[in-house]
Amino acid sequence: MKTKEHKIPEATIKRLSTYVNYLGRLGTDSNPVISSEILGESCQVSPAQIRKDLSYFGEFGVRGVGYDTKKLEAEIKDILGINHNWPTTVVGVGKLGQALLNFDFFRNHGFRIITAFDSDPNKIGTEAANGVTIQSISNIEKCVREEKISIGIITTPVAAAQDVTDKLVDGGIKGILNFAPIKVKVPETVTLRNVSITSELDNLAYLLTQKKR
Amino acid sequence: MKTKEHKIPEATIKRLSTYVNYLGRLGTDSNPVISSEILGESCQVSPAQIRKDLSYFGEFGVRGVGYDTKKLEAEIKDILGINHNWPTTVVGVGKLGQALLNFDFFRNHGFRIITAFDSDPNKIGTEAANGVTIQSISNIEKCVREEKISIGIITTPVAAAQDVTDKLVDGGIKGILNFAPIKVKVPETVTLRNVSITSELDNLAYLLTQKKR
DNA sequence: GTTATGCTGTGATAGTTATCACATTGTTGC
DNA sequence: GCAACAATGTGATAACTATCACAGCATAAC
Repeated sequence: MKTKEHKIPEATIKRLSTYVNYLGRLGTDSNPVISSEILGESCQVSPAQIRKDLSYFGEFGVRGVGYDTKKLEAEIKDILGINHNWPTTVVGVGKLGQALLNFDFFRNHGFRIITAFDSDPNKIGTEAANGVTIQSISNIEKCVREEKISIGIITTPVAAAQDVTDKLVDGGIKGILNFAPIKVKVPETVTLRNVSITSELDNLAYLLTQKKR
Repeated sequence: MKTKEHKIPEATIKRLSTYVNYLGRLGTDSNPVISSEILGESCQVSPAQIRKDLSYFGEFGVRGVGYDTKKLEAEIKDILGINHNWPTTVVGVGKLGQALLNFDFFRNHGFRIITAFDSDPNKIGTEAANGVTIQSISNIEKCVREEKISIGIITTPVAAAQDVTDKLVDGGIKGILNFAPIKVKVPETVTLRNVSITSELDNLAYLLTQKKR
């Protein structure tokens, strides 16, 4: 992979994620090769867009032929870095936290959940769905440091989100995926992504309202 | 609200959602008025961006003063259409589905969940967390039509997503929020939004990988 | 070997979105 | 009533992103 020095649009990264997802399913033995046109149909992206997205990172296809399905999948995984194995923790073991603890694809996307935290005394000490023991929020900093946890996933209520973030940061966390509908603050050294389900809801509401007029 | 005939950027809608979220919390009695600068600090958006976003829909502030906090909140809610009360269903009552059934903010964002569907015989007939009875997937079309359900939220596995989508569409659904990591196909008359948690994971993985280099 | 074919890779172009700078206008104090 | 002030609203500009059209290159056919 030869990464070029251009700045990559975030939309490109999002689409690469889609491509790799479909490549995993399309890449049967009967489809060893795939063209940007066919992949584009599945992903609902124009062929030119796919080629442009890939061109930021190098040349992966064969002109006149197309892309080796399995090889392209591996290349994109390499670009995205989902072949890593980051020690991960989930903070907030409500329904959403439990859902995430159960998601198989965490493992397939480079994350290994090794601990979970909650503030509810009834939950602390019990085992979460995938065999991980739930610990007290007050242990976060110590545990993150000792277990060298890289990624924190926040699924607490809004009120706790910033406090929990600070504890993760103090422990030396590298990245945070925040599901609480608040923009938590982190130092520049920490990578942060906010996932806002409420904003998706609002967006849908907006689109529907528009259509009615 | 005077809607102008420009096309509104999707990013603007996403930010409006953030604004309304913060306005609800910032708008105490001691803060009856707020400036774009102060709101921008909380939302981590530039003041100019906020004013531009609002200008697509009209004039809501007072020059030299700022915005009436409560009034602006109401105006944005009106723009987004989150003051409606759409009958909503959740299809797929796994952990994620349960998490969504429990989310308070559904109600606060214009959605009223009145039914839930699942294919698991052990779940059918039982009551989901918020008092909604879980029905069989095979009832979707009939139920959507009879109960005049407007919104479908899909939290099934990938394999079932398109089938369930078709059933919702046949029943006359108006909008779909899809959490399955596949781009389901719907006719143009149906409004669709895909929420891809996997793509958020991939994006975080990418950012972390970049930082390491 | 030569030509025809087909799909990639990419520079140029068009379109979209964010930023900037300032004109505008309501408010306050005298 | 007038001047000074403060924060909005917006046209102009810059930055970014997607689309297009075709050159480039590997393959296949003859």
